[in-house]
Parts: sequence; C-alpha cells; structure tokens
Amino acid sequence: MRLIVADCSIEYTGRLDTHLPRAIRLIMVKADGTVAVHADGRRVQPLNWMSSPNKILEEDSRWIVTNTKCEKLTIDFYEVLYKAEVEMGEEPGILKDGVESELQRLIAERVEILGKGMQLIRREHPTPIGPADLLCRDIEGNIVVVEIKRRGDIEGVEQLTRYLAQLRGDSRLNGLRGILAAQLIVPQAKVLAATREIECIEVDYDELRDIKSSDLKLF
Amino acid sequence: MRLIVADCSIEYTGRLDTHLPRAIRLIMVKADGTVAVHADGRRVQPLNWMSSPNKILEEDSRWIVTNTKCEKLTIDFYEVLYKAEVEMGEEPGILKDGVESELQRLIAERVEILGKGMQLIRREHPTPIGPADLLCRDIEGNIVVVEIKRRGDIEGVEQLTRYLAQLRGDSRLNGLRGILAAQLIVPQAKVLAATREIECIEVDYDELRDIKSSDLKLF
DNA sequence: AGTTCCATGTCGCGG
DNA sequence: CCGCGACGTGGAACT
Repeated sequence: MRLIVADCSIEYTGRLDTHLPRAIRLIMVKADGTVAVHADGRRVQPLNWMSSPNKILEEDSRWIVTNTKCEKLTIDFYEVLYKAEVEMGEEPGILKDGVESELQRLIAERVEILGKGMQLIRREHPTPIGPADLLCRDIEGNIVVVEIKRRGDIEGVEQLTRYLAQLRGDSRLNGLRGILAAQLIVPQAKVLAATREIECIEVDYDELRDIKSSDLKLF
Repeated sequence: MRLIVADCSIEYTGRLDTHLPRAIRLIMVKADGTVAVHADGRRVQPLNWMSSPNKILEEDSRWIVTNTKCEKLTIDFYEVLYKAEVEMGEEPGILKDGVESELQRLIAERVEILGKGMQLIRREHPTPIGPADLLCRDIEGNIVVVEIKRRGDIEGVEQLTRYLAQLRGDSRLNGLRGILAAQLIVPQAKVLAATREIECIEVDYDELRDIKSSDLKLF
C-alpha cells in the first residue's frame, strides 16, 4: 500500500462528474491498484475512488486513473507532503457474527421455532420479484412464506406481502400464509402485519444458537 | 490526521460482532476522532470504523474506541510499523454534477417525454410521507405522480405506491396515476409496477440533455 | 433528535 | 460477468 499526503485538486468523470478544489488530502493506493482519496473530515468514506481493475498513469504532477468502464480520475499535485510505501501482506478477512444470512441459516436449521410441526421446504425460493427467504409447510399442510430480518420494520412486511401476492397466483399454494421473523420487530411493523394476517415472531439470537448447539449434541 | 500501519487484531461489538485476525493494516485517525481500519485488498471501504463523536482510550498495546451507542472497537497492537501525523486543514468539499436531482430537473423541463400533452404542476410536491418528485397533469386532465430514479427498482415502485395511496386520500385528485421514470428499470420493478397500474418509462440522460439544449436553441 | 431518501452506494453471493 | 439484496449501509436534507 502506498500512502501519499498532498496538496492536490481532483476531477472524476464517470457515473457522474465531481470536482475537488485544491486542498491537502490523503491518497491511498492499494496493492491491486485501487485508489481512494480521503479528507481529514468526519467522513468514513473516501471523497473519490477508483476500484481495481484500473490503470494508473503517473506523470510528474498529474495522475490519471482509468478503467474499462470509461471512468476517469485525474489528480493534479501541487505539493507532496508525505509519502510512504508499506508491504502489508494478505488480509485474512473479517468474520461477522449476527448478520441476516446467519440468522437465516440458524432459523432454517430450526424451523420448529416458527410453529409446532413446521417443516422446511427450501431456502431462497425464487419468485419473479426476488427470492423468498424460506418456504415451509406447517402442521396443517399449509405453505408458509418466511421473511427473515435482523430488524423487522415496515419494509420487511411490504417485502413479504409482495411474495405472498406473487405466490398466491400459483394455484398449488392453497392456504398460503406469511411469517415475519426478526430479532426485533418494531410496533409499526406489527400493526401493519396484523392487517395483512402476517404472523410476527421475534427470535432471540443467542437462544437460537443454543438450541442449535444442543441439537447438534444430540446426534 | 494520524496514520498508523501496524500488525494488529481487532474486535468490534455493536450493531453486530466482528473479528479481524492478526495481520498488518492501516489505521486512520481523523482530526475529529473518526477511526477507520483499512486492509491492502480490493475494498474501498474500511474493514472497521468508528465515527465521531467517540472516545479513544490509548493504552500501551491496545486501543479501545467507544461511543454513546454502546459500540466498541478494540485494537490490539503487536507491532507498529509506521506512524505519521499530518495537518491537513479544512476540506473545501466535493462538487457533484449528474445526480438524481439533475435528472429530475431535466425531466421537469421536458415533461412531454412522459406523454403527449403532459404538463408540469410542481416539483417536490410535499406529502406527509415525503415529497413526490413531480406532479403533472396529463392531456386528459388526470393528475400524474412521477417518481424519478437513476435506476428504477422495486423500492422505487413502493415509494411511488406510497405517494399514490397518500394522495388518493385527497379527493380533489381524481384519476390519479403514477409514472416511474428512470435511466434503467429492472424487470422485477416492471412486473410489480404492472400489478399496480404504474407506467414505466426509461429515459436516456444524454438524449434528454440534447432535447433540452435543442429546445433552448429554439427560443 | 428523528425521519426520509439518495448513493460513482459497496460488497458478497449465486446463477 | 450479471443480477440480486443486505449493509455496523453512510451521508445529506428537511421537520
């Protein structure tokens, strides 16, 4: 990784056009050629960037970074204040715990928490408007569409409603109903869900993990 | 801004939990205390971060960054390879050209592309749930709500649906209908829009600009 | 402070 | 490579 602190002005042309007036900024060049420009302000994100794969043309006082999608980043240098090059090696990667995909996996492995006798048919059931998280069959043989969210809000209810409307066009799916499962379901979502006969189930993440691990111990 | 390149491992606990195994990374501390951790990989975004306002407790080989929302970032240092502190001054700010607001302006000046005889009533028509992009009157005298997006997806259809539902409560607006206008409209959005009798219109940005400029030449 | 909505969203996964 | 959806979405504008 190369780090350059410089007095510079910058133009970007591509998905839109941007201009950064002359000022001091940090320019980060990653091992793969990714370029990011950071100011010292409150922003976490860079002001400008160019993802790899790209090409960096370095002239005396001007860099021109281009990619195949006709995007162009032009950096004009007035003065370079600091420069450093560091070998950083491979990034082993970030481990995340508590995201939706994990919640979905945990629930899919323990669908009984959604109702006695509930059986998983499939995950990511495809529909023309996107995949439904879980498709299950309840103890009475009805098909149940399950939408899983870390935080259940109105958007989650809307999403599930769309899947239900779509799947109700499929005559095989009689007695179709929906369940919104989330760690937390906001009151507004519960109210909206009630008007659409969608069941709301709040699941405890840690408890869920315990159920799963005790389950694994049994077999 | 402080720049630190170090062999470190990092934990984040807050909205979720993350773990970064020991490796060499860049730690950026901005003037206001914002902390960002970058690897040398393809990512433009930091692996971990803590926005200001926050508190940084610096011990010998461990930093603990906390904020008022009970988020915590813990950095364990094994070796510091590079350290720098730079004064960068004020960021004058980035100027952007070609974002949705501009697309809205272009369409507002040429609403006939949305239908023969279409007339603009107003931009940013206020509703209790946010402003509708354009309010128009079609050749038959019906009110048309227009939602403008650079990319039209399901969320855009939902947004427009909410405005329509809201405005249909207003009895003056008989024959109300909706148009989703975007540079690109994804198939799923078209499917959903069709079920709600929302018209989808794809507009070409450059063409739109040409129409506008030729329009200007005429007068 | 709370809400809404845009974004060069970015990122990762699956087809 | 594209399509799709989550994201610690971030960030700005407005109430």
